[in-house]
Amino acid sequence: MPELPEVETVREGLARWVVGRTISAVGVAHPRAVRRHVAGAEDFADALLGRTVTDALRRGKYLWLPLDSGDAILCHLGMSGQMLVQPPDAPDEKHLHVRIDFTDGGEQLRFVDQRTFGGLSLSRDGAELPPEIAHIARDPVDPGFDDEAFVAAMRRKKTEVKRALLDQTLISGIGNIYADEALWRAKLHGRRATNKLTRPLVRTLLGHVRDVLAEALKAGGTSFDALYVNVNGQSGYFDRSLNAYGRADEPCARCGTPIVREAFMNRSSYFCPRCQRRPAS
DNA sequence: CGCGCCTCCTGTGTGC
DNA sequence: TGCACACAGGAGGCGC
Repeated sequence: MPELPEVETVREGLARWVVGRTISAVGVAHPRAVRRHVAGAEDFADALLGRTVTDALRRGKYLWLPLDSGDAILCHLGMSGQMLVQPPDAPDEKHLHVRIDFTDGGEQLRFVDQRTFGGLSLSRDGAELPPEIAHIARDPVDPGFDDEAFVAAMRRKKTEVKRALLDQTLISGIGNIYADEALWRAKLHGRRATNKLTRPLVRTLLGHVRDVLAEALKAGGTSFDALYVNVNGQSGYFDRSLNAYGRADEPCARCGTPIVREAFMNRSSYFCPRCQRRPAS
């Protein structure tokens, strides 16, 4: 599922294939894909027409394409969204929702999304940070990320550490997969209370978060099926390097104890019951 | 206001 | 064989 490494891989593809090109046509096939643009699909298309894409930027799991008008195309991939660069004569994908043509007549940009949790919208101020995502915290690979402020904020919270890692207003870019991986590396159970974690423990956890995100980015992200791909339709291969996520009943790479899967927040958590001791309670 | 639960959505896999 | 249901989960919204 697209978390920071996957979205960053897509951003890099957009920077390479889309930046500098001028939009000549916009087709919205599925209005749900632009539902966050309250003025509607037609207004969305009109604002893009004739504009040149000037950059490809990202914060956490959001990415946006600033335009020469000062607007930006804001994008969230949700669970299954894809930004694909495709030749104009390529057959329509089954869940093709938005198609963008360019004046050079070259590859189209296509937004494809099976589960429709993702979408595009138009931000009226995209040069710095779209106001729609001002509540999203900096992500841990952002040079402006403040480690000490994060450590303090984490320890102020009254919640469980995995919930905190998934809280995009505290630290962005982490989803269920990399939360489990970072917790496994830090030997912390996801249900540990944030306000009882020591400062060094939170710093160590943050280090593991950065490590796993960087390693996954190197591998082009994690793909379990064809739902996450880069702009050229290729899967990442970090799934081979996962130690906890999706590995229920397989031996822990550190101690051999079978990895446990349990329900958490209407989804699943995977952890080693020996390396990651569950807190008393 | 902070925290946590619910809901949106569709394809795949499983069990009866 | 076919149907019903669980599961995958990011994030906004709402209730407590």
